[in-house]
Amino acid sequence: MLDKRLIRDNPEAIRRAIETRGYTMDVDQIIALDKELLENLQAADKLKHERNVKSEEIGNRKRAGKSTKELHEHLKKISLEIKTLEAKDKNLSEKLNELLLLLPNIPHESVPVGNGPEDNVVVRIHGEIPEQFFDIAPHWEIGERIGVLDLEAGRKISGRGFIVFRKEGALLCRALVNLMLDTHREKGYEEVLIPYMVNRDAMIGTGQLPKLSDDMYLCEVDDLFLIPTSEVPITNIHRDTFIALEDLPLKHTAFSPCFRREAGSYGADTRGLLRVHQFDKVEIVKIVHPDTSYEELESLVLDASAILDALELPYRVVELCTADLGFAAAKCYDLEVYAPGIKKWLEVSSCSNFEAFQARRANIKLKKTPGEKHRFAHTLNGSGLALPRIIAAIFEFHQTPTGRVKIPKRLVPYMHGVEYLG
RNA sequence: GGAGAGGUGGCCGAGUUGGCUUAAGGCAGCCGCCUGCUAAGCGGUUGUGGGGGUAAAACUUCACCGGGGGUUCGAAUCCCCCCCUCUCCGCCA
Repeated sequence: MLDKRLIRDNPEAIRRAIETRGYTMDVDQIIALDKELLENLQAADKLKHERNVKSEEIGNRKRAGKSTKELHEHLKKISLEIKTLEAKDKNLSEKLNELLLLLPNIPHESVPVGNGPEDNVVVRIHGEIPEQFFDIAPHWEIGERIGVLDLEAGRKISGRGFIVFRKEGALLCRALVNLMLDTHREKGYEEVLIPYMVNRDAMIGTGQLPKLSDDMYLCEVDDLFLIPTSEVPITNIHRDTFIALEDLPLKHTAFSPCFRREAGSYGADTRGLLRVHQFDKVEIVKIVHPDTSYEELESLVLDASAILDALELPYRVVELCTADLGFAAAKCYDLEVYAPGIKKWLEVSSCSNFEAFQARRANIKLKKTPGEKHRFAHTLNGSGLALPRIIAAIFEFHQTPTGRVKIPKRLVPYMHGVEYLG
């Protein structure tokens, strides 16, 4: 959510920001509503003031034993007027709030302006992509051949987009999660274990609702959503709180499964592990002081990419352009790992700075010292990392000419000594 | 699912015969004094959000005691509905 005052004072900047994101939203309607609401509010405030003053007078007169009759009648009329104005206020506020919740964040000034993924900027590439001497099978082929991946079972049990890992494949998932959590913990992230179902307030807090409700699984009888990312529960730990400056930055890491309906993406990447409805992910979240959030974003990217280094996978850091930016993000870097079998860069992490966008929705404030105004914290998060695509990359990039998969050194202890799959 | 208790400011916690209670008291925070030893004492100060006002303040005003309705000139206090938390019982892991 954006600051209402920013919209009021800077409508042109908001219009431009929305446009560069490729959104169409009626900013004028918001501004008009806001203005009407304000005028209504002022009228109501005036009457309420009168009511307060005169009601007090009634109290005084009563104690003094004087008549209050004509005041009663006058105030009754005023109260009625107030009721009318309040009804109008409620109506307008609801409308305005609905619109405000649908307004995306404003891109940071450093974000490249663009029209789509093609305008994203590759910031840097780590590692080398060697010349291929042999045909590398796509990950689903090798996974099923060596018996660690059972896509057919997943389809049978739940449907397309659900995966069964078997044997060392299942072990690999567990190993990856442990490696990731341990690595982040060493860097000062507090490990947390969070609910996988959350309520509406939590979803609104981090920006998934109301806009993206179709992308999520809803358990209707309880009105609970399956989390699309652990960002939601983690960030919402701090919803409606004041954070002391000396406690900043707050850093959390958590493992969780993530559930995504991904409506509207039919047809794209339907094979293998690339686009699934349920996947495991380790997330890192930071809640920081507004003055340092962009430095914190850079270090968050490093923390996430440390995992890719550990897994000996080549990757690139991509800065998203305005049109490709997520709804709540002000700036975002994607980490993309190279999968030579399908010859694609796979997004395995999105590292975003949301500035105060989520904090304003979730009411996460910093404790102030007397005299100064409250400020909202800045929130950041990134995957560190998402498993299926990482596994796809491992299967393909660490594939040997004999069709086996070499386990990266750092992972071997977590694999109970298993050095090769297959 | 059944029975009971309760939801008040950053935290704890008073206040329910309706009217100087935005809300005592404590803690914490801040400022100052005192004190010479990681502490204590004393005095002052500090809720949140919005509007108006100002260069910024000062100032002024409205709202807020889980949420939503209602009664009333006036509600933290009375009435109705909903939500949540806790305790006990049941059921399940």
